Amino acid sequence: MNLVEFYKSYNVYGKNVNLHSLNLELSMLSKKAQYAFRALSVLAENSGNGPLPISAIVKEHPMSTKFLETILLELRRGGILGSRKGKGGGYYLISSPKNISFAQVIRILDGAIAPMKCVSLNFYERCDDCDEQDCGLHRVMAEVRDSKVKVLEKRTLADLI
Amino acid sequence: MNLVEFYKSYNVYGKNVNLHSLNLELSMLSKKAQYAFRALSVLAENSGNGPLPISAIVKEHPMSTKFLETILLELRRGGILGSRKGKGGGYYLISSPKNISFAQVIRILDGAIAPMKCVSLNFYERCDDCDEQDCGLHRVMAEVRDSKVKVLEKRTLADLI
DNA sequence: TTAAATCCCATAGGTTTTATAGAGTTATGT
DNA sequence: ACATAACTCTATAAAACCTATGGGATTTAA
Repeated sequence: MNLVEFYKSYNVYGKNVNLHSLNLELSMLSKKAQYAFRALSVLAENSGNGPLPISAIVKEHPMSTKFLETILLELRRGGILGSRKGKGGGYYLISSPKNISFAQVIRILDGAIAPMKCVSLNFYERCDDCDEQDCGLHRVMAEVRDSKVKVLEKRTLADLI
Repeated sequence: MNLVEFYKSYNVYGKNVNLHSLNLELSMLSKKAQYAFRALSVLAENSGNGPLPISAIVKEHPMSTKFLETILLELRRGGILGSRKGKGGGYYLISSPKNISFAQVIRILDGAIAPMKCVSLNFYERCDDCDEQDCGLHRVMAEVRDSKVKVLEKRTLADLI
């Protein structure tokens, strides 16, 4: 019995199983970022062939057109996509897929990669609960941040193809 | 200028700065887990000296007593804490601090360590958007999972002292 | 019996994520 | 010049989730 089953079995005799006490969503990639990577993989495959309209991306990976629109807009503002308006327009990668890291994409859409802001490189905020100099939690979380960043900086959109 | 400042400066000419478009909270440790580690560090220091009441923990690290109560309850259900009711009662670690990993704590309170359920070891759920066999996103996210798990399984409550 | 402490249930309040709608703007091809 | 395709922007709704609190029940020690 894994942890999920444990939780699901627990409290079954009670009123409601209350699945959301699992907090399964935290520490996960958002749907936004997941959709983004689906879209970016299409754009990466098309890289160099001019702009691709949203409709073409949705045809490849079914999802809400409007939602994807806002995502691509964020990515454009974030500096990894370019766009062209009008007939024959669409979105395209500004640089080669191998020069766009997962870290860049995630930081634009989900924010910090670090598990706590007080150990974040790009989204740092001071911690109120300790002095940060001699805090075991900080040390471990900084270690987690490093391990995540190491992978996410290394991997690029080229790995999606 | 870091990313936060970039976002804060962006759209300033617009209506509202809309800070929540930063999504800063995602992929972070929950407050619950952060409080838990504060409490567990106290319990770890007290390890072997019998149960410690919530009031004693709160005295060391100020936080909502009621909220901490629900957290410690979860940790007890999760199998890393024991408790004794009544006068002189309280909570205590079931095993030695060096035998309780960060991963255990996080899985009980926040759920999956993996960034997507479809690459989770303990909270797996099938992915609807691809076949998982030949998916670049899966490969990278599994790599992220491994790097996080490696740190979080190695580090224990003993590292908090 | 009383005080101290955990245990359990229910839920409120606020924030964030996810998603949609619609009007507006720009560029293109003909 | 014109129609059209496509992006741009704002506002907002709905759902999910996190955080926190309150009240009562139960247990234990003195």
